[in-house]
Amino acid sequence: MIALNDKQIEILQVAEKLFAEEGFDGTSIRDIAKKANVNIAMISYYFGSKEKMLEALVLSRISDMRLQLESLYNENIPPFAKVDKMVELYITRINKNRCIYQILHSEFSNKKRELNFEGFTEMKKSNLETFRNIIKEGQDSGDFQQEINVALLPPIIMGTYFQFHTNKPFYKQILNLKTDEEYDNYIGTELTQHIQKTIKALLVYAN
Amino acid sequence: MIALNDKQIEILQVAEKLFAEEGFDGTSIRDIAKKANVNIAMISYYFGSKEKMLEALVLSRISDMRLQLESLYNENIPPFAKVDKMVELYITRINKNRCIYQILHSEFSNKKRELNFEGFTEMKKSNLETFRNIIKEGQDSGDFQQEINVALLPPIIMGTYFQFHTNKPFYKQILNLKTDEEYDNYIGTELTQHIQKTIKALLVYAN
Amino acid sequence: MIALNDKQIEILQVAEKLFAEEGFDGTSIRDIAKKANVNIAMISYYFGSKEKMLEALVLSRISDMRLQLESLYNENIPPFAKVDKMVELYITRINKNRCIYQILHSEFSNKKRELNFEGFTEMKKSNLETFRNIIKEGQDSGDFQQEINVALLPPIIMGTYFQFHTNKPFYKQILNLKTDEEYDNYIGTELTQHIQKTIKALLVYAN
Amino acid sequence: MIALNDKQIEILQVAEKLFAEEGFDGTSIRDIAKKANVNIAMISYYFGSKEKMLEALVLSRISDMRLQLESLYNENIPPFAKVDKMVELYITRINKNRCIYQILHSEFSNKKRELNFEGFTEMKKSNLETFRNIIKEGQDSGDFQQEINVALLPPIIMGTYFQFHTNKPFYKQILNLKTDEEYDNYIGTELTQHIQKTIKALLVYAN
DNA sequence: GATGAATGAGTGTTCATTCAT
DNA sequence: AATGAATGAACACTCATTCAT
Repeated sequence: MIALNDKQIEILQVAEKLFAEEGFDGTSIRDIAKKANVNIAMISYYFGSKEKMLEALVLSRISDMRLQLESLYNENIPPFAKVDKMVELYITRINKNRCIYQILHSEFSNKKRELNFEGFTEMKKSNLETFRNIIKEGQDSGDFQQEINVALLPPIIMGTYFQFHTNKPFYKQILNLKTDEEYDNYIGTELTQHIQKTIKALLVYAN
Repeated sequence: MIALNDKQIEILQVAEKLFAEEGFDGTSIRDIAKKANVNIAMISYYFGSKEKMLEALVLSRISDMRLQLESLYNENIPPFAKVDKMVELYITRINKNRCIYQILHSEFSNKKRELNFEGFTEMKKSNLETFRNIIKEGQDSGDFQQEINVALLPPIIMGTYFQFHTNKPFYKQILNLKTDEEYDNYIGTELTQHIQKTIKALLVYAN
Repeated sequence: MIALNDKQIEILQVAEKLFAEEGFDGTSIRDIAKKANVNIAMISYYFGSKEKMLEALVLSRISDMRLQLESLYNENIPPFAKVDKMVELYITRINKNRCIYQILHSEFSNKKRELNFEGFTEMKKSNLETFRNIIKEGQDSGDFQQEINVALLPPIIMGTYFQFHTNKPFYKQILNLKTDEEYDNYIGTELTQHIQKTIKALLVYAN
Repeated sequence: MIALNDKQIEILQVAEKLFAEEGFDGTSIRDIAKKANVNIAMISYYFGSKEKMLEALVLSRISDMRLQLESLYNENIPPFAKVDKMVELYITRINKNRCIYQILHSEFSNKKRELNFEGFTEMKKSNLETFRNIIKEGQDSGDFQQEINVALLPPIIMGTYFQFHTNKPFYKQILNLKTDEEYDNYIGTELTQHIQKTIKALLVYAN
């Protein structure tokens, strides 16, 4: 990866926000240039094209998104506590990188656009592997049951979070969350606990 | 809601597919008109504008999406079986209306576009209410625990499904699903069971 | 060929002039649209693209350029007179379609742009064939010599004309042609006679 | 004229080729800079502007194009042989400087761009004068006829060559010239002889 | 002397929409 | 009711050129 200068970083920050809010097609490089206070031509000049800017954006954010699961794995705490911290780590991380996740969601899910950064897939595989090890610990200690499809656990965590967030207006209403602060607070407390409980329940559930 | 003629229905079908595949901004009315074999001007003529066509599309699909939870609620089967069927109903429904859910996801989540069809919110509230009743049955029978935040259950079901689907290429790879048929089959069997188990585990889990 | 409406014809007329004067790359569709008093988008709407408009232009002009050599061939006049008329026909025709010839010259000679309208090549072949027949008559009557490379005669006629015209300022100066009228008159008289003489000289020349 | 350094010379060589191939407007200074391995800003820096670079190019090439007609004039050979050598000299020279002639043709013929280098006109006048003298010799010796418009002879030579070259694909086809080598060889032999014959025929032709 | 960064005007094209019929 | 023609704004991108270093 090539080092980015200040202007490029600022452009990507603006782009990240706009792409997340308006979508890739819904955001024009004029909007980005105007918000970033740079000339329109700079986008092509810096990144080659709008498309390549998206790639640069995703690429530059992927490292930030990498979960610090390894260090968590090495912590010497009980399996349940470890799972709790892991879920919390997931939520915190996703919540912090909400924008880029939104973009990855929107632009690379069903659309023709392809996201074949090996880095991204590798990251997911790596995270999954550490996840597997953490679960294995709990299984070895007898805390967790044996029949667990670990690959399907991240979708529970991330999916629940996103589905909640996607329906933000709905949940703000029925949960009586008046401000965005209350909403964010709910995510950090109730929702996180809900997901933690869900995962733990599944880990001990014997059909 | 105004009754739609055959042409309008065909247009919406084409639009639904294209919006889901390419996004709203990524789809031009020319594409839609060409695929639907109608004049370009027809879209504006029939629906007023591209935006209003999206509204008409969502509106016309909402009734299709309505879950038949009520009849399920009235079935006389054990709570666990009822929850299993409910999850299956969710998955089947979402999977069938994948396109429109994709659109709702992409276009109405973070974007400026607002989805304040009262019908949509009402539907969710109604579904949630029936959901609540079904859970209540299990709680009353002593099968489920008492502390359950029912409002956060649908996000588990739908979120897990969507998160899985969003990462379709990834999961096809690591689960060794060679064809789309195998993939769809996995959703109908393993993934559905996984979600069923998750929900049930949570319903009986006592922290 | 598709029939062109009035607006399209007008656009092509404007384009013909501008392309000849400024070159294809030197002419913007905005210039054309402005001069033809149509919206910019009409060019793409009518012709698909700027490039395709050039094709349409050339195509529509090719039929006009076709020489009426056949009828000349059938005239019952002496070989020399026939050659004279033929040269005159060439000059008149090229002079009339100066613009499009200029374009064909500039855009399709060395540039990457390819002119593989079979119609154009066929026209040249057809003209060449008739040319051959007319020469044959003179050879059969004993007026012309036998060793004539007919294929190289058109380049003499057209080339001399174009080379003269390319150096219009130079020749206006040294031939003391003060106005464009005088210049055009010179082409119709002196230059035409010069070329006629050249061709006839070659036809009787025995090395 | 300012002396050019190595970089400038290289730039002009690249520019010459590209201008001939793609036209002036069709060639960007980026293309030139990239091919010449220099910074984009160098072109403006060295030559002032793209336009002025074209002028510099033409100017630097004009001396190369100057025919060595004077020395030929002084050779002591029969008039016909002298004319033959003169034509050959023309063709060889033009063929060697094909690129720059192509540019002069395309960019300075009908376009707004003006080529009023006095040097260019002077060169043509000078060449014409020598041409006149050579013809005069033949007329004085009684070999050539008296009524010759010498000013119209160069257009025959150059025009025939260019018209042939402009229709290179056409002539390669009908003359069955398979390779560019065969084509170039044809120019040096058949076409040259054809033009020589044409000129000589005209010089002795009495109407 | 030489250059990477930056600019604003310009390119061809596509857009959703409207209009006359 | 339905449509081909037409519009003006917007699009991503490239241009020749300038400027600070």
